Amino acid sequence: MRSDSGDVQRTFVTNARRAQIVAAAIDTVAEVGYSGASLSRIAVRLGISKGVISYHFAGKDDLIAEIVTQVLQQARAYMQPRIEAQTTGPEMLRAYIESNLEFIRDNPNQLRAIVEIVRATIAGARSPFSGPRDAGVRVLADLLARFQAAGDFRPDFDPSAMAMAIRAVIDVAPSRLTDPEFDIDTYARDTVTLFHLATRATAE
Amino acid sequence: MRSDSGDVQRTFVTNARRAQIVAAAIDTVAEVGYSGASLSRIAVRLGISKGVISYHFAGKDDLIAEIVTQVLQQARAYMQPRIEAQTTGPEMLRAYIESNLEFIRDNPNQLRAIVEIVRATIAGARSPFSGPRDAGVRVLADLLARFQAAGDFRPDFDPSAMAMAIRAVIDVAPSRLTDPEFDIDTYARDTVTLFHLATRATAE
Amino acid sequence: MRSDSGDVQRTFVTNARRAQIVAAAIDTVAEVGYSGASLSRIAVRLGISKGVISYHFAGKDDLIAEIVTQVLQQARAYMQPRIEAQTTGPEMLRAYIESNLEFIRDNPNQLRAIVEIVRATIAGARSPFSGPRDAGVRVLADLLARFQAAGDFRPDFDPSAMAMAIRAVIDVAPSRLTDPEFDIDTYARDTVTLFHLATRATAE
Amino acid sequence: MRSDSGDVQRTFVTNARRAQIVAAAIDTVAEVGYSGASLSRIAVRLGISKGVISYHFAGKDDLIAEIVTQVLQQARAYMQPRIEAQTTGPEMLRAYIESNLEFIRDNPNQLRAIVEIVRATIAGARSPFSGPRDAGVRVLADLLARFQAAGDFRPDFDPSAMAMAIRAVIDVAPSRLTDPEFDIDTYARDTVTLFHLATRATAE
DNA sequence: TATGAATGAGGATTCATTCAT
DNA sequence: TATGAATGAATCCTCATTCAT
Repeated sequence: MRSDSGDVQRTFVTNARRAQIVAAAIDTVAEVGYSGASLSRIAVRLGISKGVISYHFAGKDDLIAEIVTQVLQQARAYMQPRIEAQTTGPEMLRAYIESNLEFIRDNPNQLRAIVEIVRATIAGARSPFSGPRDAGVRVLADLLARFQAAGDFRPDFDPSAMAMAIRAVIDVAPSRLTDPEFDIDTYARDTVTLFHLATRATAE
Repeated sequence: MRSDSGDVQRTFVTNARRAQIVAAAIDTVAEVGYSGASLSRIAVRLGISKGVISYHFAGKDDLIAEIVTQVLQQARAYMQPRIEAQTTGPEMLRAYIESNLEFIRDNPNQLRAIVEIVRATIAGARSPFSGPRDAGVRVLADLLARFQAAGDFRPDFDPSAMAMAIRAVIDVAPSRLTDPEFDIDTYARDTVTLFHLATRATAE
Repeated sequence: MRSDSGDVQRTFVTNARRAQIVAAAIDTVAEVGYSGASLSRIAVRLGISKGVISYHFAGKDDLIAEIVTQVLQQARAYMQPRIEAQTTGPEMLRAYIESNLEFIRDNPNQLRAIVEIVRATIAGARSPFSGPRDAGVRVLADLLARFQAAGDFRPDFDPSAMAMAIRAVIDVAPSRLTDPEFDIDTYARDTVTLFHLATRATAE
Repeated sequence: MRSDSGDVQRTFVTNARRAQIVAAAIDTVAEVGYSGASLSRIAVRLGISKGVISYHFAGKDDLIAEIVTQVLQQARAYMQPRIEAQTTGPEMLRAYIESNLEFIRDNPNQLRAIVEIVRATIAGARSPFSGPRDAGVRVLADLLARFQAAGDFRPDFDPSAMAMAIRAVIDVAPSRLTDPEFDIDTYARDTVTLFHLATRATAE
C-alpha cells in the first residue's frame, strides 16, 4: 500500500488516513521543526502507532514529499487565478504579494512547514526539494521580465534579483507569525508599497 | 573547564582550541547543514577526538551558541563603523546593505552557518537564538526610524516592517552563494537601489 | 480455516489458493533467499493481499513447512520408482544420483528453495526441518547398507558417512545452477562415476 | 574509531575489544544462525551495550566481514603448510581433506559461523562473500588439475566438478558436529578413502 | 588537556501478525 | 474468503554525552 510512485488506486479510508497523517506531519514540522519531526512524534500526535505511517507512506521522504506537493498545489490553486486575473505589471505584482501573504495568513502551519522543509533539505545541498524554491523564483522572475519588457516596470532592474528579493520578503513571514506584535496584513500592505516603489516605471 | 556561564578564566591554549573548534564547526555547518553537523563530524574534520569538544564546551548547544556569538561579533565589528560613518539616511542604508553583503561575500561559511543555525533553532520555537535575529531587525528598525523622523526617508513606512524586509533580502544571500549564476556584487547593487527607491523621501 | 494441525477438511478453492501461495513462496525463496522472503514479498508476487496468506496458513512457519512437505513429496514421487526399479547396488546408486540431479535440473526453484529453508532453519538449532534432511541421509544409508551386505559394494565404508557425502554433493547443486558455467548433466555424470569408484566392490 | 577500510592504527585495548566482539559474534552466528545473530543478541552475550559494537565496527557488515576474514585467515594458516608439504597428488589430497576436517573439529563454531554466513549471503545473490567460496573451489580445482596433468590422478575427471564435490563433503561437516552420533575423525578417514578411490590413477 | 571507550536514547524501517469488515 | 488497516516488536544505526585514564 506504499505510495512509491505512479498512480496508485487508493480507497477512501486510505486517503483519509493519509490526509490525516499529512496534516499531523505539517503541524509537527511547523511546531518542532524539520529535524524534530520524527515519525514517532507525528504518530503520538495522532494517537496512532508509528507503523501506521510506514504503512501508508513508503518512508519519511515520501511523507515529506507529499507535504510539499500538497501545500504547493493548494498555494498555487489559491494564488494563480488571483495573479492571472491582472493585466498590468503593478496590479500583477500587488496580487502576487497579497495572495501570497493571504495564503500564509490563512495557512500558517502549512507555510511554516514548507519553509522549514525546503530550508532543512537545501541545507545539505543534496536537496530533493530545492526545485520548488528555485521554481518559485523563476516563475516570478519571468512574470516581472514580461511586464518589464512591456514598459510596466522601470527597465533597469534585474528581474531575477528582484524576484529573489520579493520571495525573500514573503518567505520570512511564516516564521514571524508566532510573534504577537507581527501583523501580517500590515506587513502585506507595506510590502506591496515597498515593491511598487521599487519597480514602478519612472514616468508613472 | 566547561564554559557553562559567566566569565571563566581561560588559558591561552584553551582559547586557541576553542577557536579552532568553533572554526571547524562553522565550516561543517556550512557544508552539511545544522542537523548534519554532528560533534563527530566536526572532530573528524579537526583530526581530534570527539571528547575534546565535550571537554571545551558544555555541550553542543554551547558550541553552537559560541558560533553565533563569535560571528555576530565579527560582523558587527566589520559593519558598525561603516554604517556609523554615514550621516544621512540614504547613505546609512546604502552602507548597511553594502557592508552586510560584503561581509557575506568575504565570509560565506560564517554566514551560511549562522543562517543555518538560526533557522534550524528558531524552528523548534524553543529558539535559544531567536534573540540575535530579532535584535538585528530591531537595531535596523531603530536606525530607520531615527532617519525617518529626521525627514531623510518617506514618512509613511513602518520602520519595523521595512527592517524585516531588508534583513530578509540580505539573509537569503548566503544560501545562494553556491549558485554559480548568482553574483553577489550585482545583487548588492540591485538591493541598494531597490531599497533606496522604496524608502526615499518623495521630495527627493 | 487455519491449517494448524491434523487433517482439516479443505474445500477445492482453498486448496487451490494454498497451492498458489506455496508456488509463489517457492519462487520467492529461490530468488531472494529465506530471510528475504517476507510474506509481503510473496503476496506482491501473487498480486494478492498479505492477509490472504495469514488466512490460509497459521503463520509463516506453517507456510514454510508446507513448502518442505510438498517439495519432498514431489521429489520422492519422481525418484522413488526410478530407484526401486534397480536391482543391484551400483545401478541403484546411479539411479539415486541421476534421479536426484534430474529432479533438481527440472525443478530448480523448488530445490533451491528447500536447500535455502533447510539451511536457514537448521542453523538456529531450533530446526523444525532438520528432520527431512536427516531422513534423506538415513534412507540412503539404509539402502547402501543393504546392498553392501549383499556384497554389491566394498564392505569397508561406513554407509552413514557415505550417504552424507553423496547427499552433500547432490545438495550443493541447486545453488550452483545460476552459474552459467555449471552444467548439471556433466556434473551428474561425474558424480555417478565418482561414487561408483568410491563404492564398488574391489572384485569388480 | 570505525574500521571502515584501510589500515587504521588501533590500540591494544581496542583490538582486544574487537576480538572479543568477533568471538561473541562467531558463537552467536554458530548458535542461532546468521539471520538470528542480531547486534543486540551479540551485545547481550557479552554483557555490553549494543552501541559498543557500533563503536568498534562501522556496521554489521563490517563485523561480519571481519569474521570471514579472520576465520579464513586462520584456516589458511593452519592448512596451507600441511598441504604444501606434500609432493604427490594423493598425499596432497589426503592432507587437504584431513587438515580441513581437523580445523573444523578444533574450531567448530568458527566454521559453522562461516558456512552460515557464506550461505546466508550468497542466497540473496547480492553476495559480498560468494568470493571466498568460489575461491576455495577454484584453488582446489587448480591443485587437482596440476597433479592430474602430472599423472598422479586418473585423467578422466573434471577437476572443477571434483573440487566442488570435495568441498561439498567437507562443508557439510560443521553443521553435523552437534549430532552426538557424528564422529568427525571417522568421517575424515572415510572421506579420504572415498576421494582417494575416486581420483586415483587406474594404473595404481 | 586530551583520549578512547562506553552508554543509552532515539531515528527510520521492516516484518509477522491480528482484526473488523 | 479476502482485504485493507493497524500494531508492536525487532533491526541497524547515529548521536550527544559521560568517564576513567
